[in-house]
Amino acid sequence: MNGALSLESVRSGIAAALGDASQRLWGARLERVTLERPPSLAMGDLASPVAFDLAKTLRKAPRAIAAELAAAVALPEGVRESRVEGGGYLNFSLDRGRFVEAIAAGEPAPAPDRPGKFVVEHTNINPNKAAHIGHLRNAVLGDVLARTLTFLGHPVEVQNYLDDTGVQVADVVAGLQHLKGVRSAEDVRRAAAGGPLPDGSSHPKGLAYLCWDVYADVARVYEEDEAARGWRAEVLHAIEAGGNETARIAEVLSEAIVSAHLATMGRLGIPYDLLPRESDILRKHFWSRAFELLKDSGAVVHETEGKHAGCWVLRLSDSPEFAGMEEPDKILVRSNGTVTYTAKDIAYQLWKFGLLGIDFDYEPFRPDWNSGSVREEDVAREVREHPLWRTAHAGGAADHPEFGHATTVVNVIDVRQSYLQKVVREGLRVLGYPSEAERSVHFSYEMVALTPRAARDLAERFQEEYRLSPEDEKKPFVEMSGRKGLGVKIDDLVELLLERSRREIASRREAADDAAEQDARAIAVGALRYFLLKFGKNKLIAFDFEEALNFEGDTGPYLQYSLVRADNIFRKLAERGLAETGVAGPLPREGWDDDLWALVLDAAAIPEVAERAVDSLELSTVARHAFGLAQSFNHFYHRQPIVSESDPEVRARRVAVAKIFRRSMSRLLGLLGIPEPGRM
RNA sequence: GCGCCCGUAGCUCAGUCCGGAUAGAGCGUUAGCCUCCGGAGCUAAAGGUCCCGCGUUCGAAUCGCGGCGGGCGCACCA
Repeated sequence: MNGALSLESVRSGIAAALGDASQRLWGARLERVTLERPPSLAMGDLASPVAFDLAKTLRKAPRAIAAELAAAVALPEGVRESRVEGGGYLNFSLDRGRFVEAIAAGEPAPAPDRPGKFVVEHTNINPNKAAHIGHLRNAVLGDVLARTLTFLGHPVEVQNYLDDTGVQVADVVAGLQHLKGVRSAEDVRRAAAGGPLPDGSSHPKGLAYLCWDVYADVARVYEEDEAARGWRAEVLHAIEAGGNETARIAEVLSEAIVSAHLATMGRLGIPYDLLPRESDILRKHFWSRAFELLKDSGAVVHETEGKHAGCWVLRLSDSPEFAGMEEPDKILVRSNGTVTYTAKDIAYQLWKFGLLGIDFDYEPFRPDWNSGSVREEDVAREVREHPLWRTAHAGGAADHPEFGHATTVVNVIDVRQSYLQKVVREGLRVLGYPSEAERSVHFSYEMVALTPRAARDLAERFQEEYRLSPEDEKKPFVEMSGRKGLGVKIDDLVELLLERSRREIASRREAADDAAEQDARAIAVGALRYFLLKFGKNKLIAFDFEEALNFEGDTGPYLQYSLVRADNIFRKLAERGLAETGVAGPLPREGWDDDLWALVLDAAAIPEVAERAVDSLELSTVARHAFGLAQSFNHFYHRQPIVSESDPEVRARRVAVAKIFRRSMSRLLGLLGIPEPGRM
């Protein structure tokens, strides 16, 4: 019934055939047929431990059961033989020739389209200072998820939510006004364009870097000067009231820093479809609408006594997920009438599903790519050309695409926000949207922290001054903190990687031309993205410069190098007039040894790897698979020369495999967002 | 106190969802490999109480219970 030969079709074919055989022999139904990869190719391509399961009910030795099954099973198309291995494994070997032919004919297709639009929200950096590598882990995970979902045939919309009216922006505005002599929005605009602030201060890497320091300064002043602590509330009130210079300063500031963030992410190949702004959620009164819905549902009540007197709270005590909590109710509206972040998040989540009944206005947005330390030509072209929209304060474009209306919403946020994400889910449930609550996914991952050594390196490498407290020094790692000004800024790390990759390239080619510079960028980006993807999501990354700057072994450049090597072969073949090798005639049916076959199997597994990665939200498996494929290729490369091979049939097999590898690695790098250098 | 995550080679990590074959990589160490598709590579060696204990099982790094060590949550902050 399956047309094309693929790993998927073979797997389901074997499962069905085993079920059949077991039914016929013993009348035994098989609950679940798992097929694993045997430890070595010599043992076969797929292994079933089904005989072990049957051993108990049939009261026979596993090996005997496996032998009977092997004799009885009808081999599906593409499977050459079955045999007993080990203590009772039933192993299957595929018809290598037929398989290579099928894979060579076209890319293994992912499973047929699963319907349903995904909204993936990621990045969400407060627009008040430069971004650090913790922010980047978030963005890269979100980006790779979006790429993989797209590969699997899902419509995907990527949103980057901007909290342009929050306390973090307010703190920097206060700092600019009180510590840096800023009087007008024009002062900020000049600084954003590269000029100094009124007090004469500036930063060679732009306003976002300058504000990194301002933010840390403000935090320090708050600690030392009690009077200063009122600044934040004043600024927040001014922003909320609008129509004053402070509000304009906040707007100019956040917009400039958003541009810097987008340029930084753009350099790493990360695009967005929509930038929803907190200020527009306020303007459109999303919360009022959500509040009505919540009050109508009865899940939100006004407390008149107790310690929450005067607040509107979401009752969670009845929900099993929150059982056992000391204080399971969540305040949504404070006794002073202001709204908590969680409340706004519920409203926003409702909008993402199209359940709120009101919508934003939208306008196209073109960031200033040259803000900060990134130049427009550093930004990946796909990102520059990607249509980008933001919510509009007023009016907006009439012909905007439809945003929101998701079937599934994935919020990429680190593990520390798990509790809040659970509350948001619960909010949807009590409103009568259990299926939307079910499809509100929190993509949780661990944070990026610094080893004490990395923290000390920071001081040396960037002449930044801060010292770790004695207790921090004793810890295995230190959390990054904007408030303390402690963190590895993304653009700084990219610069270090660029220096390193330029040095490597300079040592192995003659000219430092445009192509060399482009390749250096590709390598720097590849190294960084891979570094953030290779760890499991629940693993805390204790950042270390030496490890992050490594280009050898389990790294992005290793993958890129394998690809470039394949290209070198094809170039050499073309030079020798052998480019058409293997294209004309049919491929040989026999002679596909293990070196060749390992690569073909890895290539064929890509769709299932992608699917598993998305289902489990464990994207490191894609990175890992790419690494394994590169290893297989390098092994093959050293043992099986192509250009110098004189036997045409042998050469044809090798070329066919190299081509399959080239296409597969390219696909995997595409999923990981790792660029392909021309030369290395 | 309650909840979640982590603990596997000197170091950084896969493998744990769904129990199965000699527990795998990378880095580092040691010893090899460029008249041959560029060595950011390859080959090999050394290196393991899979945190501890009990249990379930024909079989446990993997499942259950109890500990130990580390991290993060449990706001009228975001």
